[in-house]
Amino acid sequence: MPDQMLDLYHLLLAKFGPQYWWPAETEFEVIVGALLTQQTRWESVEQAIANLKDRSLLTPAALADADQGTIEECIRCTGFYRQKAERLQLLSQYFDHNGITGILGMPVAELRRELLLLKGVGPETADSIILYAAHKPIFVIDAYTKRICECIGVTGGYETLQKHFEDSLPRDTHLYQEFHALIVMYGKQYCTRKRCNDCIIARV
DNA sequence: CACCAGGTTGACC
DNA sequence: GGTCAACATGGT
Repeated sequence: MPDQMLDLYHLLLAKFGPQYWWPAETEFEVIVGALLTQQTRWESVEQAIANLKDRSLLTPAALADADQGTIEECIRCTGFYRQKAERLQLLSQYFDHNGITGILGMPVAELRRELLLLKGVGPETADSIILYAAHKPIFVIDAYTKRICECIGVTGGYETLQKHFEDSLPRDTHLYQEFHALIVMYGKQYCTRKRCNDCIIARV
């Protein structure tokens, strides 16, 4: 199957339509959302983001100086709220001190290394920030992507799967953004840990 | 009531 | 290198 991944993309696009990810008003909002959405429903993240906006805390400078307890209150609904509050503040201090534009403007490889040094930023969060805040082409691998890859016989760790997608697709930021969004939409509906309903993937 | 969500970390093989 | 509990709230 030469164009297996591209076929899958078109299948999902036909089924769900364009997703226009990531839903956010600013690049920093993308970054905050990427941290908060770890192991959490997006609806909870939206609530937390709204709470932060209500208190005018959704900027690197404001969050960097905010009271830890206040941050915890705002993001409690996203779970793991104590460690997320601490990590959110550390991340905000990093972006505040170094300048968000300058950081996001770094070359991809360097940017990824920098992001991975931050506490609470692993491969998926770093790549989400690069793809949706820095608008640079890197493929995000999440839990749904791993499950779907198993369905079509593609196995391996994070970087292996990432390379598989990137080697199979045109290096296009918009394509990567939409494909990952479509995978999440599909996964939410059809693929949880224990069930894989009406799998349209296996036929690709 | 049990299971799950757009992961990451540190400990331990 | 890989695996695993801990982290914690809210929805189904």
